[in-house]
Amino acid sequence: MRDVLDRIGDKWSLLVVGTLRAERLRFTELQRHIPGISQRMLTLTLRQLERDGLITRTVHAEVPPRVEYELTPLGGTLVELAMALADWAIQNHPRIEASRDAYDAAHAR
Amino acid sequence: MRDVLDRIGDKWSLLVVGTLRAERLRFTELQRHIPGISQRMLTLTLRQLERDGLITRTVHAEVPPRVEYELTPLGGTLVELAMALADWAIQNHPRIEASRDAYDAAHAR
DNA sequence: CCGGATCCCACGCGATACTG
DNA sequence: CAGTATCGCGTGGGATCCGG
Repeated sequence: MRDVLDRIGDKWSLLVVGTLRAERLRFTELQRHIPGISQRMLTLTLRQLERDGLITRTVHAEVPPRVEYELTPLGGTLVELAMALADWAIQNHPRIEASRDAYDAAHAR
Repeated sequence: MRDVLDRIGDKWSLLVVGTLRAERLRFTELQRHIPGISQRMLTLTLRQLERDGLITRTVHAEVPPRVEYELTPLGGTLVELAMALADWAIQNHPRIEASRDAYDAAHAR
């Protein structure tokens, strides 16, 4: 459980698998789809996900080189869960915001 | 989404709400149920969860003081999602482990 | 185009000590 | 019992430069 949380709980992993949900993408395309991610973090995140068997990395022997990433079936199942989480987040975000405001108002001193 | 991930992705929050899933508990009881958590982190985590409206904190005016924490309905819905995630983790952990071993073996140099 | 290697700092978190 | 206060470090991650 900790293992899985460490994977999906970090700053970028979910964003990456979410982006790969629909389409197979190249490194630079991923970078464009995920604003704010640095080259370094994209590389590291992709390596982790590949190591865990959630995505595959295919290098095409061409010049210039082309590397494509796509979800594995295992990664696909995780994405579905993530989407459920996203739904929950969207549905309940207003409630959470309201609760925070109330809390902050009550504890303002 | 980031908001929610920050909440459940941190080191202790899920452990705390998971522990509160079945029963209302006091501070010290929580501490006993979650090995390794420090007083400080338990306090901070509880404050965050309370602020977000996922748990409630009730102080009983007694000596010695008694403070009890329990899940709100909102917190309950989150726990259900978390349990789905836990199921996924348990089911797929062997696969992930295997993938890691294979990856490490292939990249050992 | 797709990264690897370094440098560096903010901050998450643990350890410890103190209090109403 | 249920916290708060303070210190110190480990490390996640951004910026930057280099290389096949």
